[in-house]
Amino acid sequence: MGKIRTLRGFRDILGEDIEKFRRIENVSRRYLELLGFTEIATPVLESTDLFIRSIGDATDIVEKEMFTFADLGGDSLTLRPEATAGIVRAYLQSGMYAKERISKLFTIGPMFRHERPQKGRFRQFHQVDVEVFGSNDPFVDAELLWMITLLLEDLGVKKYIMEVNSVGCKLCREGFRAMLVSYFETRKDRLCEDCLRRLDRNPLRIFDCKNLQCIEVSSGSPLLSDHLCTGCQDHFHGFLAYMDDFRIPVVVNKRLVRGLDYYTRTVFEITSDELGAQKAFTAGGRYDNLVEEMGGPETPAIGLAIGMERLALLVGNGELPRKPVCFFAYLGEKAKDYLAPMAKAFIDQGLSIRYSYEGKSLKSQMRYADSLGAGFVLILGDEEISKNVIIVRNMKNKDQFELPLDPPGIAVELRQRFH
RNA sequence: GUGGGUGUAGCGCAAUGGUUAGAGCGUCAGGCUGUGGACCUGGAGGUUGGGGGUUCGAAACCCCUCACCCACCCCA
Repeated sequence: MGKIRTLRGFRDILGEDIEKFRRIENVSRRYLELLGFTEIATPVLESTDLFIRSIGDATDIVEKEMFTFADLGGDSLTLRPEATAGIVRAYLQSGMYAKERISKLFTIGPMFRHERPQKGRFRQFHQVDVEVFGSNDPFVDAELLWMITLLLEDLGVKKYIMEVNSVGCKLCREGFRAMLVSYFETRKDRLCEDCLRRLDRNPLRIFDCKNLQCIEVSSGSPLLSDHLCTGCQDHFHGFLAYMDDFRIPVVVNKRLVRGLDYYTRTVFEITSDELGAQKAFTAGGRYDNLVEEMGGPETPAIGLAIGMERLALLVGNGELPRKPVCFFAYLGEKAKDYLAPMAKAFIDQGLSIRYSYEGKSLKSQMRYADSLGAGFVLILGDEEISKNVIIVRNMKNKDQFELPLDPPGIAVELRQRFH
């Protein structure tokens, strides 16, 4: 086909989809603002270094999934594959860390990853991204998940599972990593190709493998949760206790790991069986070292991202009550001279008005009015003009009556009928 | 990057290798001059994704290519 289409993995969002997006956005904003979060919008395009440093140079995202290119000056630029890096940069760049103890931020917008598209996965996708800087208290972790439950409840999403785990801090993870490597080293022959690669890259990710044999091998492996340092253990138990205070059921999945390097301690994933293979529609976790690693002061933080495309798959179409629409049907050039005055008068009154541009037959205009769901049709032809009146037809009960041909007066009259 | 599936009208679909590729929905027009939905009639709308091959004859069979979907991978 010679027609120009959207790029692979990119799509137009329209109709029901955009309504759902707007609902997700509105509901998110409502709860975020109630809980003291403020909005931040960071650029979609950033220096490539930012993502390499924050996400980790050995991750798949950085290795092969970024939209990266050189700008005219030769600098390497990248379309953001996730939001946290940019927000951390902004947090530091604006000196926010020196202005307030706790920063609660959110952003809503597009992210880009050069992946093969499939159900719930696109090259441009949208996230509601939430970050809290400045506290390592596990209550924050619980508060974030609680907020998600509020939001999901409001959107009518009921079937989902919250899985949580702790991946420990830098210290306990290093020790555990060595233990894990030695465990798998002796069982190398039974791991799939991908897991062999993971073994020296990021052995924790072997837990994510869907290969049956790998699952079998890793089912006997030591678990990080059994080897957390005391601090991390306390933190995780504190988190679980607060979740209990909120009366939110969670599933502790000791094999839950994340693909980004910066996560520490609490990690979580919210999944639904109705989504296909990409079943996580919200995920995140703590990143207590990232701010410091990015050149800022020691600042514990936690964040999460809601995948809007995926959540939209779970949100029913909320039917918006259709506003009554007035339709102006005119017959002939003389009547069309009233189009501008009528339009102005109705918009002045805050009333929605529609009309055809070409005029055409009355039947045609009536059909059009009906297809738009018009509550009233105003009919104006030579006869009415000579009598200085306009016909108002109520489309529901087919009543018709006349009003004086005075656009502002007509608009006021109809406005009263709507209230 | 790797596999599998699917590409026919705006949309969702039909058509044993055999006339001029069809119907539905939508759209436009008409149904005694200016009145909507239902109903009736008619019109417009196709390079059968694209290219090549086999054949007397291809939407169909073969090859290549592109796109979309699903899965691997990865992740929201």
